[in-house]
Amino acid sequence: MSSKPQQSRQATSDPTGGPDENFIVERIYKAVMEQRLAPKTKLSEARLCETFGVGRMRVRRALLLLSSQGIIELQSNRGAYVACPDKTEANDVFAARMLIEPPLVRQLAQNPGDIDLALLTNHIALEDAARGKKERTEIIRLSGEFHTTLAQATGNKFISRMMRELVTRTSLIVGLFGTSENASCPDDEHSNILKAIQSHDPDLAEKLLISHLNHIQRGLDMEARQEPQDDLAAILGSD
Amino acid sequence: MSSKPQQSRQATSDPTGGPDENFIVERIYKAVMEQRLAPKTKLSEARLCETFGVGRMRVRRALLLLSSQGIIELQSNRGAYVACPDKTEANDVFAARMLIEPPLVRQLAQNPGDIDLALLTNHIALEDAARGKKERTEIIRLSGEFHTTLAQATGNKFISRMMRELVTRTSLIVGLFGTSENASCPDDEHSNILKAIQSHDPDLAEKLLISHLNHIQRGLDMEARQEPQDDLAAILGSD
DNA sequence: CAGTTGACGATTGTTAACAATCTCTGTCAA
DNA sequence: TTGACAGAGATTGTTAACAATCGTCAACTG
Repeated sequence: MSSKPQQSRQATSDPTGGPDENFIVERIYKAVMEQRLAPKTKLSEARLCETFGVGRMRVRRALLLLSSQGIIELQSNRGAYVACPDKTEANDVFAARMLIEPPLVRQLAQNPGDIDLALLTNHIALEDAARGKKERTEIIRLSGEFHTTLAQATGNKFISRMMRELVTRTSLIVGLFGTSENASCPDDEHSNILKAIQSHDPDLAEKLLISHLNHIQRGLDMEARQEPQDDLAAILGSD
Repeated sequence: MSSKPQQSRQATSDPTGGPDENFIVERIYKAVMEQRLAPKTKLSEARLCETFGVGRMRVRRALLLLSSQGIIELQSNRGAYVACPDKTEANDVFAARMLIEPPLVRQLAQNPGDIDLALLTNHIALEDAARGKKERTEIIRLSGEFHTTLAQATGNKFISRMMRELVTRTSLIVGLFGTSENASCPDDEHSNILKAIQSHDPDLAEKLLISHLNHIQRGLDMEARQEPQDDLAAILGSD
């Protein structure tokens, strides 16, 4: 430890020098999910290099991956900016979720044998704990990730990846258009959906989920706008 | 023309030097969709550089993007290989498609006003034309892309992207496990699905699509395997 | 004073050389 | 004959310097 005086970072794979690109991607993903990174925020290469202590190559690879996931937008010769969904994209995201999630929860409630219920019960426990401790950013992130966990419970990695992308995008949308306190989902709706799944009641689960998604969408004000941030080190450096 | 003697390549953006990474991605995507690039085929950087006439940087960016789409797999210090789905992944892909596509065609049949029917009718015409001319690779690609076009008809870019990824993966799977002649979908099933959509008959459209997907999946032999290729220039160089 | 033009600084894109790793081949010994 | 080992060659990963582009700001002109 004493040989590395001022390096508190811990990477996923740190044989030669610093964290790898997946670590950077995860950090930025997490910051977006917790709505600490606002849309339009500029992610300059130099800034990220010193924040993560890596060369430009790693940063550029991470940015390319993030842009392929739609989390950031790469503008030629201008840099990388956190994606800023417009009204149309917001509608598309919710339309896509309305298409996928109802059959998804139906399937979860119908095939109790094939799915990983522990993943879901554990997640609900985490949500409750975060709410108890009033950890705002944690609550926001877990609230979105519940839906990703629904997908993960199927054990199907393609469904998981699709949901993750849609949920991330939703987080940006809620950050942009969300009205004050509805940044996170209402307290018990997730838990009720899980209960319906556990009761093998596809109709109820689907109905609860649809009204839950409608609830989120209704809480948006398509006129509101947030301002971009600038203190990247503080945002991305924290755990 | 005469100033460029031996350069027949035409790039999407060729101001400084050669095609950009999206062009390379599209070429490889197309080759995979036409089953000219078999799973496990090695895509070496040097080979791609001379094939497309670009520097390593462009190629590496293209490979990273392709790997993020699951089309290829990057092995550390070993290179890039065309993805080789196993039995589990094959099942996941079909499960995901069974989850998404039925509600998708339902929606297409229900909301005739919001969707782009011309896209679909045009695609069916292309399929027929290719079949008439017996252009095997074209038939295979269009046969897969019909399902992508279904998604595009919604005008929702998230749904389109998800379907594109699933269809590409399906192409690899069919190439690996497909039994001889069922590489492409049966001639008229696509056209029948389109007719059901045009008739605003969600139930029929869904039923036809489900049996169509089952048809494809039943045509797979999970034991068969194909061999990797080696003549990249010939495969990727052609139009 | 308004608008335009030019140069400077900052940031991104590209290239080429270097380092690290892996594969293949040939040799040697059991 | 088979196995392990070592070295050469080839391929990928990384770095740093260079080139190109963009935004800003000051000076200039009408």
